[in-house]
Amino acid sequence: MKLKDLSELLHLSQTTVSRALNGYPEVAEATRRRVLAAAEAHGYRPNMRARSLATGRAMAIGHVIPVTARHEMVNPIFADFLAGAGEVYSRRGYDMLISIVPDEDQEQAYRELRTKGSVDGLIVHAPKLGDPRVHLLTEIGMPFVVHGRASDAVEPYSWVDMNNTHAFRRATDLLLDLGHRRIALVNGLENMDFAIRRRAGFEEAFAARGLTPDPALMTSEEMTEVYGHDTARTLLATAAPPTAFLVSSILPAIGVRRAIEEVGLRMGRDVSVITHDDDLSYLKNRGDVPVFTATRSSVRAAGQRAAEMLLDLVESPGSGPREQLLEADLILGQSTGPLLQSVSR
Amino acid sequence: MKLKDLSELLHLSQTTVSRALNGYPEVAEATRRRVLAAAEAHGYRPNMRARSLATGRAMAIGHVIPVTARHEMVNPIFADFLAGAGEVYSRRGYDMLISIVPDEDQEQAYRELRTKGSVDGLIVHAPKLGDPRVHLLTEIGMPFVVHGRASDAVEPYSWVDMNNTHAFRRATDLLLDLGHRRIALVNGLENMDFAIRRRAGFEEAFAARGLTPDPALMTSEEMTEVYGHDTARTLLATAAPPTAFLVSSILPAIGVRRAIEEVGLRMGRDVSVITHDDDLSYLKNRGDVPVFTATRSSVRAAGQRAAEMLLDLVESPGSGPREQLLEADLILGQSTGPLLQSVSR
DNA sequence: TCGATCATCCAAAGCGCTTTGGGGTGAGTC
DNA sequence: GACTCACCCCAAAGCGCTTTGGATGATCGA
Repeated sequence: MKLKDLSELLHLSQTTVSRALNGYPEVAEATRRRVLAAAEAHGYRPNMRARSLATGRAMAIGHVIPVTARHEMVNPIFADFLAGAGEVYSRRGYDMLISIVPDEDQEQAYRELRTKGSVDGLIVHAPKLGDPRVHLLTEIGMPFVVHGRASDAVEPYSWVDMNNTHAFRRATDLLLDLGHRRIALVNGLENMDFAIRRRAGFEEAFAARGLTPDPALMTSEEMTEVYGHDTARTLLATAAPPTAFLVSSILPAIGVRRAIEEVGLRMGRDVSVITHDDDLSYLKNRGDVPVFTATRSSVRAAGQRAAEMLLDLVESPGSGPREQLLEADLILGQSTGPLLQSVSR
Repeated sequence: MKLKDLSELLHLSQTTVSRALNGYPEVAEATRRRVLAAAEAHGYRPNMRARSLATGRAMAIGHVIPVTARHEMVNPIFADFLAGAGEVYSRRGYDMLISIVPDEDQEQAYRELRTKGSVDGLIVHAPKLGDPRVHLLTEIGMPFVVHGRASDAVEPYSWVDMNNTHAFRRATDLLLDLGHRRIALVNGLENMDFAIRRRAGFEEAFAARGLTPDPALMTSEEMTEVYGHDTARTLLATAAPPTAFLVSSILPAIGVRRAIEEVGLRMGRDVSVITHDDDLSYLKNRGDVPVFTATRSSVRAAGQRAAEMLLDLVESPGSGPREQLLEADLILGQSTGPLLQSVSR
């Protein structure tokens, strides 16, 4: 069933049917109702490709996922972000287009999305320090929202981010308050903007007390469970092991816990752990008293906010860059406790 | 830069330029080279919407993600599957379209994808018992591949699945060989096809030895970490606790481990655990001796295979349904050991 | 009563591409 | 020298929709 069929069936022109369907005022109410009823009855759906071609709007938002040897965006955190964004898209009638692209082809991929006309806007994931994408996308005039921030961008741009610095400052303060001084920072890849900010918050808390963190206790890697485990295992075996860990995600935090237990210590008593908790659907850190003390900020909510912002931008172009900073809660769980004198040296 | 511009620039007709670009034979080699060079130089990319409209092919594959109150497909396993499929799509020039749809609107959503013409084919996720989608999609004539199987479908259909029954049969056999009899099955939702098969394998192994598993030890839920933990915690507190757990995914397995350790037991000595391991990028169960003894089958590989199969189907229609059954490896890790007489009763 | 205004509707021109159905041109054939 | 026959190339007709620029009456004010 196409527009032509429907219009012939109704003895109306395609113009009128189209207008009736799309809510234009130039059509009598009675006619509109007739058209709507007929469309419903015959299950008419406009062909999106044709409509897109005519309107110039794709009704789709793109997410391009860079894949490098070291870093793979397709992680559980990303999945939850997508879930949040996807809800918003479908509610507002947009599709979600995902392209998985090798890192080196990225600029190419973005340009193609523009000229191929398959999307109306983009979400930029995992911004790095010196990320060229902000410049690239403003240059080619593609609406976009960054999940996170590209600190050193010169152009203004829209973003949704969590207050990483503040969250990690608070978490570090808590550990320091509990008496810990040898605190390990198990961070994400430090070419990522969020990791840099988290480290900044960490160092800020130390500096505010006239202390400096031990660089040997700061690590930076892709945030897998194995990374958390191996790092903790290594650090705990040193002559001067940390008495607390501040971990960048719940996945490595699980690894850290595993390592702690392997060496016969108890998390929350012998070793304290605070993690950032993205509130992932499948890895909830909840309960009366959550397992982990954590800075919590739902990445799913961030996905929703970013999607809404982007659609607003797409639908009212030139409405200037927007920004949204989400604060994280600091949730007390079972994984933190005061420094044990017997364990400290 | 559009086709018209390019053709005027080259003093050729749009026809010839289009043919040269798309590798049709009716154009002289020299001309083709000229066209290709000019296209490259001016960064010409055909507008996909226009091309789609003309060819009737969307060059996109859809994944519709049902969202219910209980079950959310956007889980880490799904993310890895997407990663695998996405690689294949981009290699073969397809886009990946994701729609997140409330369960009750699903039929609607599938029909729309067809008439809106936004995709050339679909991957069907999480098939349930009595899943109506196989019928629906064959009826509306949309190519599709099921990830898993819809056991009770009447029409033939294409699928990629892991041999769930066999894998769980083998895992159960191992536990039985080690002397365990009180084995808990921490399964996924049992309206899902895969969960039914896994349970079948589990029961089969018991039956082959003239035994029957204790129904009280079989649970079925969405496969989260919390589910694994709570289930294990509950079961371990009963008068006749299990001495081994067979778990359907690494996420609940992590929860089971947490519960075991909370009650002061040691996994692999006091309580054995085997999990199914989808070989998730961010939750690797690797190492010289992996933490978990596991049935391992990469869901990412499954995503690749499903995508390849679907594209083949799309590109050569009527080439009949295809099937692929992937076998899982049984990997020995640290989480299994012989039944301790002191623990058994 | 007559032009002006409004409310409805329509024909046709795109949107940017592919593809059908020829149409020249020069080499090869008898 | 006339006739095929490849070989290249082109004009134009779609693909299914939106949108421009009227056309047609009906209504209205003076």
